Amino acid sequence: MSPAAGNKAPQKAPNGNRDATDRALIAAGLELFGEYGFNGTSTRMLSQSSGANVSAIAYYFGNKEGLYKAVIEHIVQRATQYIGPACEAIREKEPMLTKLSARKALKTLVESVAHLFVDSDEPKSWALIVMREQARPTEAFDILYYGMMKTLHGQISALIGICTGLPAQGDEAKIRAHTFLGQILVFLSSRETLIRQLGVKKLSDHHVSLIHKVLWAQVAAALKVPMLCRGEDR
Amino acid sequence: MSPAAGNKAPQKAPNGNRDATDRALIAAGLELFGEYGFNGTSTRMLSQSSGANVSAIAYYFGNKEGLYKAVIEHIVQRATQYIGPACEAIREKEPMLTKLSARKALKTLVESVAHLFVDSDEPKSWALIVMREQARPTEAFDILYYGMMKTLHGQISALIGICTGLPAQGDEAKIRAHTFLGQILVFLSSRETLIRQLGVKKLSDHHVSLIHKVLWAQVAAALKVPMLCRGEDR
DNA sequence: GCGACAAATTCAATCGATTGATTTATTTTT
DNA sequence: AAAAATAAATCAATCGATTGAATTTGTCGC
Repeated sequence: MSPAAGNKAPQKAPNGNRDATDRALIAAGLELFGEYGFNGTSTRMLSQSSGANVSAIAYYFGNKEGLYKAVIEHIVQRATQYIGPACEAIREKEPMLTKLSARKALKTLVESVAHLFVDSDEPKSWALIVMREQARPTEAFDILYYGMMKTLHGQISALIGICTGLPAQGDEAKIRAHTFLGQILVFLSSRETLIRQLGVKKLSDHHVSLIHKVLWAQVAAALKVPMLCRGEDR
Repeated sequence: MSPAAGNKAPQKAPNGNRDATDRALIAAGLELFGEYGFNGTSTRMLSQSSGANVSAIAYYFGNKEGLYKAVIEHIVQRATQYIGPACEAIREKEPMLTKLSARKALKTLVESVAHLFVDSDEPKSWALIVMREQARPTEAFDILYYGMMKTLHGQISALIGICTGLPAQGDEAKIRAHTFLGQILVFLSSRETLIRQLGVKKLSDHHVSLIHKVLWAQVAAALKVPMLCRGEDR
């Protein structure tokens, strides 16, 4: 029986090659799905790039879509490595945050998200995958949403709430959090446009540090905007 | 000879159905490419959805990619209908803009872009297409970039320059313009996340008007941020 | 510690279905 | 009748998935 049949976890894994093969497939999937999209990536490409046989896809992940989901889970796991620490630090001391400390926590969070999406080259392969899921959510979107988006979005809303006096569960705090994320995400999702505008081939260190400065300066300025809603929402 | 052989524009359009067929194909392409992506859309789907025969794709557009480019051109044309007027108004009086009038012009521009990407449902089908081109630019990206992005981005940079004293052609003004666009675009590119956070199925009129308020309030606040760069760039 | 057996894994070969594109024939318009 | 446009049929190529055999690996009686 293939390990993909039972939900997870091989019973006794007599063969040590197990990890090596499915890791190679996930690595290939990350590369190829990111480069060519789901439909643009054939099982044969995945097989060749990973060195594994085509049937290994069905064997380990059920089918191509199963591998795709595994790749998404891997993305969530990697992203968590970047922003997880900042999120947990906030969750721990959230009840006793003051305006000032909340501001500081938000800065840390914004910087770690920016570090992931602006500095690092790693998520460049994620972009197409994540954007596709945003545009046409499949079952895999749940993995992305519950695995990272929801927590991140919620934390930012909470901090905005503390800093501005807005109800953290209200529409305005959520919308503001969305614009904060937008300012950062655009450097991943629309990087090609920025590159062309700047007339360079790649973002230099100088650009990256300037982006960080601009980001925090503008987020900080946005925090000073007084509440706009007329208190109708929760 | 097929009309797609010569680069464009039918010589004398002897058949009245000419326009109807290729328009139907573009409409179908807009729908299907937006829904399933380029690779996910087959020529047979396009044929069935448009009512045209499969061979009409080759006849009018050379091949599937030709139709895809025509769809992108259509997107640019539609977007220009939204934001073109605001852009031209600015270009006309750019030399004599004061800080105050530039601020007002920027507000108009931001609102027309937001009107397109937040209020309207039309660009929802564009999202996947545009995002894909951003992630992996093909030749078609040039159409998007030179047809709308470049002008829009440049105009915003120019207005930021006037409002803040930054050089409009400098890196910081361009980066700031990018974050402004990011705050708006995120409502298209990551709408699914926002929808889930708000706990609704669709953005209500109340949400839309609140988003507009938040957007302008934050952009206005960002304009007050003094220049950050140490004047090294152009 | 050995050899046999079973489970886990890999492999090449092949399935029917679908892909984009082309060809040939027919209809419509001028 | 000539040109333009549509329709139907068909092309080789490739798709995801499956097959059953071959190979590797761990387990267990002895």
